Amino acid sequence: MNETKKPNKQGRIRAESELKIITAAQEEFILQGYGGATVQSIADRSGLPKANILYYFKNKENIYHAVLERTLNMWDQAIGDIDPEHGPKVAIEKFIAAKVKISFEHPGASKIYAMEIIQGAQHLKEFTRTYQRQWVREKAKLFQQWIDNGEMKNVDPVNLIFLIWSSTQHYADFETQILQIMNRADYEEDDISHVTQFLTDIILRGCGLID
Amino acid sequence: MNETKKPNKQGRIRAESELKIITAAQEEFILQGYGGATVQSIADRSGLPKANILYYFKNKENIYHAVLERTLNMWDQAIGDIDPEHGPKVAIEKFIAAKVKISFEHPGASKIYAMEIIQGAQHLKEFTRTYQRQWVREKAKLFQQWIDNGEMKNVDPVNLIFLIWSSTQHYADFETQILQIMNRADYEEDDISHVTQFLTDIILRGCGLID
DNA sequence: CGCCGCCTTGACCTGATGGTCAATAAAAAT
DNA sequence: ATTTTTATTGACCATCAGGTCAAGGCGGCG
Repeated sequence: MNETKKPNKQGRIRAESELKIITAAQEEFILQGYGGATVQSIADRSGLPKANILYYFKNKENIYHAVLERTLNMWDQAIGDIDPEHGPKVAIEKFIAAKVKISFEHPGASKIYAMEIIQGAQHLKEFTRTYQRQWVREKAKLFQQWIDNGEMKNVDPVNLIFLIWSSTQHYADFETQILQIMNRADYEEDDISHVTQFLTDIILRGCGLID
Repeated sequence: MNETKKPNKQGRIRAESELKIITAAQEEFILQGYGGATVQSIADRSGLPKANILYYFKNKENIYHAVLERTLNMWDQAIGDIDPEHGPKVAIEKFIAAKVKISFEHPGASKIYAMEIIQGAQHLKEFTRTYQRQWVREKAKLFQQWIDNGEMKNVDPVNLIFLIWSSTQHYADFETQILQIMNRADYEEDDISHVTQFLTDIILRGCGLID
């Protein structure tokens, strides 16, 4: 184990500053993109002088990496695993509910991730190629077993995962568009459950898991 | 009389150069984002000297506008309207098929659009607020009538539109991720029909339009 | 207190970037 | 053929971006 590596208590100023910076940076990267965001704009948004930013992070790309890493950690922690214990219906229900929840509660994370992927996943190639591919294959195999057992209709498992993925994240990534179309200023409490209900309903029925 | 009333009915040289530029710019904007793309990089990619780019487009933002406009035109033309003549089943089938087709055939358009929306639709606020809101309301009303007539299950029409929207576009925007997960280099011919089939199947069943 | 290592920050440097210009070539129009 | 309009392009410029630095502040520990 590494004993000297964790300056938890010692670096509380550092921890606080880094959090401020990463938070400001995320907003800036979303609004302006990686190339459009400037270290100065991140500094302004975080309330720290530019040189201070560069004291905590060697350079701009470093800040971006930190933002991405935080995003992936949050996701990993929030989604967890699909629980195979109670069959496909419960598994899909839980998965959809979890994903909708993060989309509404952490839209920024989803947006950063989406932009990164759209731009070719230059900083995440390794992640998608290894970790994520593994995850999808595993879950797809699970669905396939349920299909083989006659517990659900014969739908392509991989595309099913993509469907859940895309339809849930849409509410984060396209927030702006959705709000404008619905002529609203913000999402409300009810929206999470309403959307969860809607998607669960359609997808479960689509999989032949409810009449 | 010169009925070239429009000042933009210039020569074919202009048309060709503008096309080259817009094409190169789209790729550059996707890869680097608006802020990350440089006029020089667009010049290099299009094979024209930088000063020539600025001769055809007053400035960088102008190029971006042209790219966006071309994207919207393409979409408008390719999707057309949902045809209400033959009931909800055919309408949804056609809509899904059309959207999947563009996603696979013009992924760049979808990507540009997605990035713009994610970043807050700063250049498209007017478009989404008027044109698009109108479109969605109109189609939602149509679905509602079908629901009231008992021709389809009672699913929220607006969210249904979002679902079709997101699930189809996902194959364009997240191309990189999908290909990596499926361990492939490119999409193939069959993918369009396979995905269309999959989505149509699930969504129609989800709406109670097939068994 | 007094020391030491972390923090803070204004000033500074260098290269890149958006954009202009004027001079020249190529087309079009007459 | 001559004139007029459109294209092409290298050189140039002001600004701004990322990143460095060194001088000073601060906090905790003996």
